[in-house]
Parts: sequence; C-alpha cells; structure tokens
Amino acid sequence: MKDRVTIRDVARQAGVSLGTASRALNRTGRVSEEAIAAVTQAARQLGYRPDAVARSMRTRSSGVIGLLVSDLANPLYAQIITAAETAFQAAGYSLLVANTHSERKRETSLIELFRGRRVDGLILGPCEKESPELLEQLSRELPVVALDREFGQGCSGVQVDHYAGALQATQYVLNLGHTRVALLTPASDLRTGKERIAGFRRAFEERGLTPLPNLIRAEQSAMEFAFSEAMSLLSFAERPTAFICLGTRILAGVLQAIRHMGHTVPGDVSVISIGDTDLSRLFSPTITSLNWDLDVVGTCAAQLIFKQLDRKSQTPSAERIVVKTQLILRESCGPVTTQA
Amino acid sequence: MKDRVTIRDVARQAGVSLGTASRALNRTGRVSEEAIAAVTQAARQLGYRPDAVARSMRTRSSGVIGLLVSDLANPLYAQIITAAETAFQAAGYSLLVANTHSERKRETSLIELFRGRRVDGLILGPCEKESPELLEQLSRELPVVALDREFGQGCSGVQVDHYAGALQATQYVLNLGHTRVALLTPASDLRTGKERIAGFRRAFEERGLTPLPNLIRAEQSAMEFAFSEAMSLLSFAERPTAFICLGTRILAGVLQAIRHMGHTVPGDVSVISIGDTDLSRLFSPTITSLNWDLDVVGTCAAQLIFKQLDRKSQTPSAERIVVKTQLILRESCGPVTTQA
DNA sequence: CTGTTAGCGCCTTCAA
DNA sequence: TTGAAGGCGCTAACAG
Repeated sequence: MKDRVTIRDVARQAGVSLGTASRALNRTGRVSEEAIAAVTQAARQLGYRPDAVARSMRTRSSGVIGLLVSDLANPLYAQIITAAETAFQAAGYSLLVANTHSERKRETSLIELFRGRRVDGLILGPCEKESPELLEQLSRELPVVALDREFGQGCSGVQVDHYAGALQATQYVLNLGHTRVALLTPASDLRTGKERIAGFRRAFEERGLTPLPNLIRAEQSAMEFAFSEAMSLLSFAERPTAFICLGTRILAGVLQAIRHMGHTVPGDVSVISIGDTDLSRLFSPTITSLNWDLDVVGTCAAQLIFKQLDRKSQTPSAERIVVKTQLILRESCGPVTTQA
Repeated sequence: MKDRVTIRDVARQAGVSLGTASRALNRTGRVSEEAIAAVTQAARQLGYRPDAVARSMRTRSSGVIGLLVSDLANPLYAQIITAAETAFQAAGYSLLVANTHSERKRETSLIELFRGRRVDGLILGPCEKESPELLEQLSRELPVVALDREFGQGCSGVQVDHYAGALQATQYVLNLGHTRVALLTPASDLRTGKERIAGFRRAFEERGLTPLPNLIRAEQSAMEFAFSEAMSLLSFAERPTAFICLGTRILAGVLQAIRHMGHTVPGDVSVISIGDTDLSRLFSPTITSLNWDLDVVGTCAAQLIFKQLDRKSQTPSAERIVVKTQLILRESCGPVTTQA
C-alpha cells in the first residue's frame, strides 16, 4: 500500500495531466502559475521525489561529474577534490569519486561505470599507462579533463609544471655545491615522473654535468618503498648528499632511512620534498619544499569541464592549463660538506 | 549513423528475439547454447555495451555502493575506503564516494542522490548532527551501515571504541603523575567526541579526581584551530603538562604551538595522539599514539552491507561491530616535572 | 497553456 | 526454449 509515488500520482492529485506536472516541476516550457502552485503542493503533500534514474534515461544526463584518482589516501588529491567539488556544487552538479589504484583495468571499468550512469563529465587523474588516444576518444563523447596526466590534442587538461619544478629544485641543490643528488619520484612512465626526471636532468646539463643514473629512483614501487630505496642509496660508498623527494609519501620513508643510518639533516644530507604536508612543515628541521596551488588545480579542472559543457554541441574545446610550482625555502638544505 | 547499439540490435544481428538476447546476455532462464553463442558473438561484433541506467530502472538496483565521509582529506578515511573497496570489488560491487564536509544539508542531498541512483547500499560516516532516526528509517529501505557514528536499533554499524581508548590514554598519562591534562577532540556533539570525553572523565573519576573543564576542547572548530586552542591552553598560568590529541589534524597544531612557546616534548609537555600518520611516527620525539585497525573497520563495514543484502527480504539484520583501540607507547610522554 | 502520446533500453512475465 | 508484449518513471514532441 505504501507504493512509491510517481509523477503520475502528483498529476492526478493536482488535477492536471502528467505532462503539465512534469513541466511544472521542472519549470520548463509554458505553465500557468496556478498549475505550478497546485502541482508543487501536491508533490509536497505526497512526498514526491523524482526518480533520478528514469530521468537520466530520458535526458541522457545526470547532473553528476565523475572523478577518478589513483589514490584517495594522497592528501594532495583530497584538496584538489574539495576545490573541484565546491565549484561543481555551485553550478548544481554533484561530484562522485572513485579510486583506480592506478590500475588500468580498474580505470577502464570505472570509466565504463560512470559513462553508463550518464555522468555529465569526467576528470581523470594519473594512472598506470596513460593512453592519450583513450582520452581523445572519450573526449568526443563527453566532457573530459585530464588531471596531471598525458592527453592528446582533442582533450582538455590541467597539469602541474613538474619539469620547471624539478629543474628549480635541482638547480637550488646544485648551487649549494651538491653533485651526488638523488631523485625519488613515482613511476617514470607517468607524465609526472617523466617531467620531473627531465627537469632534473636539465639542471645537470646546464652545468655540463650528467646525473648519476643510479641515483634516479623512479620505479612504480618508489612510492611504497621509499624507505628501502633510501637505505640502499645511503649505503653507497659515495652516498648522495642531497635527496629530492617528489612524491607525497616519499619524504617519510627517506627521513626514516636517514635517521636509521644516523645521519643528520641538513648536516649530512640535504632534503627537498613536495611540501603541503604536516610532516614537512613540522619536522625538525622543517623541510624545503616544492609546492603548487591545489585549489587552483581543482578549480581549473572544474572550469574546463564547464567550458566543454557549454559548447557541448559545437566543436569540442580542447584547452590546456599549466600550474606553476614554487620552491619554499626552509631548513632542510645546506651546503655540501667536504667530508667523504 | 553511429547510433548507440542496443540489445535490440544485438538480437537482430544474432537472429533471435529481444527477449532471448537479454536472457543470453544475462545467463538467466533457459537458453540454448547456440543462442548464447550467437548472441555473445553479435554483441562483441557490434560492440554492445548494456545501458546501466536502463537496467537500473528495471531492476531497481545498480551494483554500486555509496559511501559518505565528512572529509576526504582525512587519511584515516582513505584507508578505510580502500579496505571497503577491496571487499566490494571482490563481490562485484563498485564503490562511489562523496564528501559531506560534515554538513547535514550536503549529507541529506547526497543520500538522496545515491538513493535516487539506486545504490544497493550506503555507508555513512560521521556528520554534524547524527540523527539515529534518520538512519533507522533509511535502513528500512536499503542496506545501511553507520561508520563510527550514532545509529538506532534498526540499523547496523561499526564503531571504534573511543571510550576505552580515551580511558586508557588518560590513565596512562595520569599514572605518569600528570593532573593538568588537556583533551582536544573534534565536535563534542558527535559520537566520537562524546565517547572520548566520557572516557577521559572516567579515568579521572577512577582516582577520585575531576578534570579541569576548561582543559577539554571539543568544539566543532577544534580540528581547524588546534594551533590556537593549544596556544591558549599553554598560556595559562597553570598550563597543562599533557595533551591528548584525538583528531587526525590536531597533533600538527599542538606540536606547532608547543614549539612556538619554546617548550619541549616530553620534557615540558607530554603528548598523545591518534597515530597512524607519518608525523607521529617520524617526529622527534616519536609520538605515543592511540591506534586502531582501519582495514578492519572498512572490511567490517562491507561485511555488514553484505549481510543485509543477503537477507534483503527478511527482517533487516541490525548488527554492531566494535573495534578496539591500542595504545602504542613511543617517546612523547614522560613523568610530570616538578616545576611550575 | 495543457493533455496525449511515444518512447529512452532493458527485463520479465505470459503464451506458444 | 523462445517470441511477443508490457511496463519501470520520466520527458519531449505534438496536437489541441
């Protein structure tokens, strides 16, 4: 007896036709004031709640934007998400988030899930094997934004200038006289990793140097195994005198290794890290950091979606936004010591 | 010309009827092997992908579970989510996450969103004003699990034993001779806050003491303003000699304040915090911490959903799982000094 | 301005 | 085992 109330019930109760009820509820087309009043009241009275699924089926849209990240536990994403969410909410969209764990398979199936649910837009973060073709193709079907990952001509994206960032960080360390500089960054087959390595290399080239290849640790595993990577690096006879840690979870592992080996920062080892974390702000010494504005990243991603939503019918607008990094000087870097 | 391909197209291509195609695709009812083969091939050939929305409309379900958290940036949630996700994926469900920012209004509208999209289950984290009635009512309509928040008789939930945790932490500090102990925890109107305060009080009572009321800081704002709260506490003539920080973001603020005031840990001030963070493991000194198993929390939440899914038709099974905390002794607590 | 009608794509009886 | 038909709840197009 407590059947769900449909728009049909509302129409009957309000004494109008189904079509009028729909128009009144959606304020679409021409409807009389009294019709609107009657329908609105009937709806409230009956506790009518529109069926989003049925609506999506008709309109082929849903009012939700999907966002895929590789790792929800990464606090950087959390802030980006929050910023994007705010923008979307203001525009009447809801943001739903899912986790790819950077696995291509999961990403594929989640894209399918979202698409099947008629999301009105898709924001895709970095993922194992970032195929630009996939994004271009997807971009032809619905608004897509690549978040700090590779994307082709036909697709929009916002990306952080990791190249310039790594370049600047490395220059800074080289200026302090370090030569044995280690770089730790997640997967080298991701755009973020590639760019960072390129920037790192460039800084060396500028001075006619070449970085020691075995000081670059950019395996997929670098993230999880920062500690053991750092331990291995520190046990070299000619150990690195500086560490550049370009991944959120890497700093912790490196600091742990440094402590474990009985070294001091910045006395024995200089350290630079990505920096929007409690750890880099509060560690003793505080950690010199490479930062960028996460709110801007999130907001821009939303904007790019909006732009595509607007000119949905026309040529898909592909646009690229680049966010600059900033080196925050703190206490964790010093001149190279003349020992060993 | 490149119209979407529906099951109807598949049926035609396979030379069977629409109904048979549906049955073949879903392996439901009786279908001949050859029909299955023909349909399967036709589907692949045409690149058929079932329309999730249309399917949901018919079946009134979706294969997705919704999860609402108050703050995606909280790394504790991230880990819980990951654990739950793994469990759901193994069972063929997808997990979609959204952010309430602990605002009742957002929560309401997101619940509505999820429900309207026919989620097969809902997991709800803490939120401003946790109305048990709401959960009970919701629970009658679909599988619901309360995550560390208050819930009524008819609802399932998994919760951490914050009472026992706070009790143990406080006992530990009292045993070290501290009497002026400060407690900082998020909102006192949430279950988590209430339980912690109760445990804290209980520890004092056990020794015939009463905690100084102004040393309990549990405003909604405590999270964001841990730094200023701690500064204010430390500027008392009779300042606290120990801080119990029961919120993920609180420790950072407190440590900052302690440093700012020129105090040392644990010499001048002892500190206990929630502990699954880089900061508490790597700070010098390392921070004595109250921990619990986040994977268990996530997994249990999923299990409780599954149970309700199973006996969907029968009486809704309400169950409560309690996860115990554990006090990890590290370096940040010491005996009270005889100064001041 | 309003009522009627026709599906969106799918699943699921009901006969055959 | 299969085909045909009837909706799920809603919106959009078309007459009135």
